[in-house]
Amino acid sequence: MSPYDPSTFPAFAVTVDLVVLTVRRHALCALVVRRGEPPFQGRWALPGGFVRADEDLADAAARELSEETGLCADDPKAPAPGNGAHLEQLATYGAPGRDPRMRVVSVAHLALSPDLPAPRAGGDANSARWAPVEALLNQDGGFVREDEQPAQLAFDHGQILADGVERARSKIEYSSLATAFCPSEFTVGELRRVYEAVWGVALDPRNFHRKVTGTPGFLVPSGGTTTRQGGRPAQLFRAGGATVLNPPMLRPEI
Amino acid sequence: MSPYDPSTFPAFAVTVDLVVLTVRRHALCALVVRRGEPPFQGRWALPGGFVRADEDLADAAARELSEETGLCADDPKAPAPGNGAHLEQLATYGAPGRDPRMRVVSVAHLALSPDLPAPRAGGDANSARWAPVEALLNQDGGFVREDEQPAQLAFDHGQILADGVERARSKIEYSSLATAFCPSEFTVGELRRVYEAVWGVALDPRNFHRKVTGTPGFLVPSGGTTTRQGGRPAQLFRAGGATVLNPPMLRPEI
DNA sequence: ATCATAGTCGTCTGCCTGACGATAAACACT
DNA sequence: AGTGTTTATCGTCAGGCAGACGACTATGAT
Repeated sequence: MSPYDPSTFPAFAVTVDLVVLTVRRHALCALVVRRGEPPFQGRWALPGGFVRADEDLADAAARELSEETGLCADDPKAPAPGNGAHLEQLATYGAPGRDPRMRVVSVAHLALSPDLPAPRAGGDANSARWAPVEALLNQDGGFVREDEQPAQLAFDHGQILADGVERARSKIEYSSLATAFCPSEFTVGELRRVYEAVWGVALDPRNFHRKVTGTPGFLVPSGGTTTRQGGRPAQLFRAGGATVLNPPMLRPEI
Repeated sequence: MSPYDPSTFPAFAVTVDLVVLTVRRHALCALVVRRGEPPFQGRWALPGGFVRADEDLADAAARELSEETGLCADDPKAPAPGNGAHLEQLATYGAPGRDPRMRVVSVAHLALSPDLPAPRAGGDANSARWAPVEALLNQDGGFVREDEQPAQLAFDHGQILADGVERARSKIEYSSLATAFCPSEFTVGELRRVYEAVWGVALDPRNFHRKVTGTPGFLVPSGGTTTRQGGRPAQLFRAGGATVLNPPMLRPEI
């Protein structure tokens, strides 16, 4: 390494960008904010911001998440998910031209949250909304049948979103992370609809029920209370202490 | 985002650090270099260096890998491993105090290579060597029975190494990445010894043979030639086109 | 009362894995 | 040449798990 002299290394701006995912109305949705300034003014982008001078990367991501959504990030070291959203580092993007203004390295983070929070614009964003990831990712020539098509995301945020979605899709296979999309108490059917929305497939309710209730530590009955979402009342569960699923939940082919 | 003004955001140094792993003499080993300057002068550290002003992160990692080992990194977009080493982004470390000189954000990368290359000190390192990861990671009060104990790694490189090793251990479960530790032609037994060294377990040769030869696209017979490593001659294989193993190779419990 | 909806318990079959036995083909001895 | 050692490779068998699907239960809607 070179001797210490600030003029011997190039200066970078470091930001955190957030892929905040939730499941609403049977669809996997991402939080996007409208840019109020150039470049990409008026375009949708992932929420994010600069890392402060004496701030850790995870702290910056948790702060941005709180500013944009009001969500409180879980302690990453906690074994079981608490009341806050799951937050983990995703990947880092630093191509020289990714921000036309200057050299910016962005440490992207992935956040998973239950549906509850209404998107509220905070701090440095004009407006915020949940958009189905399918509409956000199918921007390469495909048509969009939403009333308001979200257009292509600013910067390289389309790639970052794609990587975050793929991370979520693969991680719910072998971890109990899908419970991060559910409220603190939920039914097996609600958990199944999370898997179906994230993977975009239909799962057999009977086999799914056998799998999740048979995996030790995945679900614990919450008092045995019931609720309704349509038919027969269902048992309520909380997320158990297990974090890894072994054997994993198998994603159907194709 | 704030309006563009370089004085409105803190300046960071951005580096790449490399976790270069190989398998030698039945042990998983990592490349470490001795630091020639403070801080941590004389201590072992992971190879790495500053990202240049107009250089992509992956390019910087490939450049550092080439400078330190002479290895050529594979194109990450290539489906099958070529002659070079496998290189992928691992994680980013940016705690405020991790480098006492200044605010440094390090984008760690993971490289896997066959045993062949002799470590050669390049560029900005006094000396380099392969060290068993077990000795490097068991520095928390544990004793080391090597002739020359590698002492604790500089900076937070112990954590980075641990994360890289864990990534490699889990990724060979569900991908064909273990072939990156082998030369272009190898036997089933050599591949099995890779798994055994990375996981630190013993595997049944018969079940392993059935598994790897039965997974489509994992291995392709290379002319059917044979070689010897001890007993009966073994068939030679190359890595097939498959990148994901489905169903995965199961790591034995405990 | 009947239907629709959703939840929950079983059954059966096929595939995969772990735990072996057995054979084959080299080398190192004597 | 014969014996032992080492490694590779083929088979067999039982247990576990997943996919496909039938059956029954408990609620609300008509």
